Amino acid sequence: MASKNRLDKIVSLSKARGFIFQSSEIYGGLSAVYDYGPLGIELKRKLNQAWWSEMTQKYDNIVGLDAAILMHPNVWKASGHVDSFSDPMIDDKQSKIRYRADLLIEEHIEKLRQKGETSHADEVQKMLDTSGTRKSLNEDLYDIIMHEKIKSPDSGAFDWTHVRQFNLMFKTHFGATASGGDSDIYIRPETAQGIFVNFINALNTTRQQVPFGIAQIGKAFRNEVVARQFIFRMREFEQMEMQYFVRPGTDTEAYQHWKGERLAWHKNIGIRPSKLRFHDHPEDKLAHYAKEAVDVQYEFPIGWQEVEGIHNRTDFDLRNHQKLSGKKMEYFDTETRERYIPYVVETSIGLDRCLLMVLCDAYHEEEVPGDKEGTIETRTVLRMHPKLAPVTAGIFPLIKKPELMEVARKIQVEMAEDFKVLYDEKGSIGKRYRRLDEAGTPFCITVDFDGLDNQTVTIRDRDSMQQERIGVDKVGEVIRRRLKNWTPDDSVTE
RNA sequence: GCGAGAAUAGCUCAGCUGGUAGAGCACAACCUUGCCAAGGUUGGGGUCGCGGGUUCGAGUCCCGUUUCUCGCUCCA
Repeated sequence: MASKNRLDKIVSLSKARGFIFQSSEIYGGLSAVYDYGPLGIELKRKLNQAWWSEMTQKYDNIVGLDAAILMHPNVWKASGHVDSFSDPMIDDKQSKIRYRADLLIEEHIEKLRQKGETSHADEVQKMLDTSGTRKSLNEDLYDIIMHEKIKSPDSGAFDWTHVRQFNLMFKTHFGATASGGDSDIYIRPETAQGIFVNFINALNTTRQQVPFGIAQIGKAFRNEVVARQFIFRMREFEQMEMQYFVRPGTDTEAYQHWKGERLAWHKNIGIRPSKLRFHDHPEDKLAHYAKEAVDVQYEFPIGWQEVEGIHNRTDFDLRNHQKLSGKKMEYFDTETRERYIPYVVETSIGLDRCLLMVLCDAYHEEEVPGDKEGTIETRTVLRMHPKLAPVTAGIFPLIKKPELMEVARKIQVEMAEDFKVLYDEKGSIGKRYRRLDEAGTPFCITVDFDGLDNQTVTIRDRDSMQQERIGVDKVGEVIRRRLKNWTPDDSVTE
């Protein structure tokens, strides 16, 4: 199957079955914003839960937190987002390639220095340093590029658009008046800062000792210049982040440890190991806060892409918050009798991306024998881990007869206490099976006439399509066992 | 944001050189049906993305706009 085609099919299925819709669809949609439908939200919540219980239950030195989306403006100054998330950009009209305006000027200055034109270079440097003080930042940068006749590095052309600000942070404001100025508030572009500003609070209230972690799940917002590829890159998205605080000097060791733990988690939620890999960030491409960084990548239909980032953030964030707020971010280590600002190892995963990964990994089209002898038809099935499946079990009467319906209803009510189940009596039994295959439902319980006599039902397996006859009183037990023992079939290709 | 293409029923599409909207699948109800998308009958659903223009008349031609797809940056 062509890979492009494959993502299209997953997008279609997502819409057709009620996993994911485009936001505000009736008004023509909103770019790079999506809504989760009835099946999508079940899957999302189960993924969310799988991460949360891993972090806050499996590790007893990680505590949870839910910080507000709106934060004090200084948070984003300290974090570096005001500076590095807001870039003045300029386009070469000839080559259509976009550049950072300030970096173009810096390169120009460097060239002047190499040519020995030191005083000229100093002059331009001064203009650059004072840009924003004459007209606006954008206009001042533009004026320098015009005045110095800086040419495009790729085409050599001198054919620029104006300098425009690409601020990746959304803004809103406090108070009922829609004026700008000092009341401007950013909508958080990452959840991590909510953890850093609560570091001391968590330390003081939980009796945790370094090393310990704080986990949080929440929405973040980025006004992406380019936001495409379905829910892979969205303007409103959900992050699951854990910041692990350690003694400086033990940070690399912790970083290595979390790399292993996180990869194991991806395998644990049923992703085929052959589709997962690490991708180290080269040192010269690290984000402004990171000392070491690695991505957990998944092989999407669009290629290998990042699902989760693991970063050694050093004491960058806590140190900057201490500086700007004047509040101590130090920890007194009773063991080593040292006082220090802890280093931070961060694991940061996009929940929406993770959900897309699950859908992509689960999506299969299989050739199965058709209704009539010798015919072949295609079965679309989502082979996701049963514990993530939006609906755990379908409960069906074989045909629409009162005596079968009554028993099936009874089982449904009983099962609903522990699982998300779906009762369906409409259409042929085969159609009901296939429909739930597309929803990723791992089990179908069917009540038939044979079972009425001896209190049994059949349980059909999504992956093998095999049925087994079990006692009515054993249904819950069998489902629970199968939920636990499931492993992905890594030999299955698309 | 800039450049190129696209937009007709829930989905996939047809609709000729302008003449008042169609198929298959899906959906709902009923009948039939003893295990893998069966059959029959009936039904619901579209101001052709939106706004404007040309024309006696626009799904069809022109302009704008929105959304999507593809390239150019960044990231979870």
